[in-house]
Amino acid sequence: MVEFNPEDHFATDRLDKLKRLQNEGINPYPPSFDRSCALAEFTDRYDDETSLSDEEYRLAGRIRRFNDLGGIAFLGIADESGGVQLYLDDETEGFDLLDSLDHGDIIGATGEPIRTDRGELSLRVQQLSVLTKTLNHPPRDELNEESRLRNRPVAMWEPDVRARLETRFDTISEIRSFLEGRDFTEADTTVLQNVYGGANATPFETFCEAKDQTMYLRIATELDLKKLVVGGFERVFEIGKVFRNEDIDTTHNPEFQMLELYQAWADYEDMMQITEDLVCYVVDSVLDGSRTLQYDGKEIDLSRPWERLTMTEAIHRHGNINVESLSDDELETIAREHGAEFPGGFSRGLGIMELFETVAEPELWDPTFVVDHPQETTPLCKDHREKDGRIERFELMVAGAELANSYTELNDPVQQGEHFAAQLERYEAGDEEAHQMDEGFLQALSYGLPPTGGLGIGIDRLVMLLTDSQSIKDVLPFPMVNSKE
RNA sequence: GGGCCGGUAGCUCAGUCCGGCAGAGCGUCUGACUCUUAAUCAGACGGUCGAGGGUUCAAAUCCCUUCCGGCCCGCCA
Repeated sequence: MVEFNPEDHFATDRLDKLKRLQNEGINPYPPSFDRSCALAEFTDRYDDETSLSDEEYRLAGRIRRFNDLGGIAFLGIADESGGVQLYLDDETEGFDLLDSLDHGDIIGATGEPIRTDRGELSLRVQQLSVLTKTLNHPPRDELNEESRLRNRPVAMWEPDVRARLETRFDTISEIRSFLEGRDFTEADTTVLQNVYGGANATPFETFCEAKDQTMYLRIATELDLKKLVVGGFERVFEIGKVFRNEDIDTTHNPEFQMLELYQAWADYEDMMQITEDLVCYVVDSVLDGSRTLQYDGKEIDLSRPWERLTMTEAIHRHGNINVESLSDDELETIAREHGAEFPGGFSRGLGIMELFETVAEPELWDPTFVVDHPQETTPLCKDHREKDGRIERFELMVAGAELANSYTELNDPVQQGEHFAAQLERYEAGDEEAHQMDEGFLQALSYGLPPTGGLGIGIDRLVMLLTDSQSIKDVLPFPMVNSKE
């Protein structure tokens, strides 16, 4: 028999008040309350009126201010829309309830609009009722960092926490409306997978009892979405969580929100266009038409068109290194001097990528398309139509970080198989993040993926830019925290 | 993975360097109060000092181990 002891979980002074209510035959958690309108609707209607109606209102909200003067009392209640002051006196039915109410409790009040002697619009309460008795004290002061992360429902009462989450939810909604306006179909694909792919990352493992087999949480939505394109859905996107079993820090959460879209009959040039259009659309919608962002004390200029640099140009500009003139050995030496490691073995292309990430990436502040990566940087992208050893890939860099990643999708099944084999070799050589061999995906490609452009955007990163947040935790409703005993 | 900072009342935090009765503000509780703006006045209560071990006559304070959070570096997106 497991006993539940309320005293171990809740504030004793509030439990006493809860009991007092129950002893008086009052249900502290009634099933419903038929309010006549949101609080803002009440204030909007009467704020500028000199004469008030005698219309009856039923208002509800959380107690945020509690001034009990003895014979009369003023309560400030709030809901999502705003706040209203309640005026109570000895004519109020339920006036005695005040003895059992606290800050944070949710109450309902029936009455009519009045102005107090100080001129403040209020509801003169004829009847007061408890809607939800709360059992812990709401914080009086701003929460500290740890409480803000652990006690999310209460943290959301703080305006800045609330504002960032609103921007997050708006952003996701605006992305949808943008893509639906361009005839994209929203898809949802598998989260639990036998084979993980679409990115180079360490997966979360789980176990499927029914199949008696290890499964993985997806690290990307890419492969399933391309299968949908093979299946005839020519413009698809998915906004969904992906999972990577890597470190937690200011820019990484193990589960994060990713947009991926695929468009048949398009290439990476088209994807650059759609990326600019989409990001600017979201910024316009969420930030009311602003063309600049303030981030980390500096300004980000979103003026179009955004600059394009090849990866080697970026290295030359910001590191003053001409990689084309270096031998493989010289390149490896310089890359290692910059801290690069090559767990599955060095190759020229990986050396260039590593050098880019250390010398150029942090310097790219205003939106910049870095294009034409070395082939070794991903197995899923088509070879460049002109440049030997390069692929038709771009990454959008903003504020020194990657915001988007895009390819002209590789649709040659034989070449795809060769790339997977090369990845398998790297895996066996010690690169734990190398891509897996995916027979199902190869089979899909064998039935013909039309020429297709694909794009991935990290939504959390985008929201960080929009809200001037330096930590991903600030833009997550429920950032990952370790459990306490 | 490495370094630095932090964890003390319901909340926000002093106190730790230099060991000596466990502190403040707000909240809570009791009382007063018929126009307040978490009001005002009087009084009271409130603690496993993150956890465990050690040193000491004596530990929030010093030492060791460990958990949790934050920041920086490394790695990844």
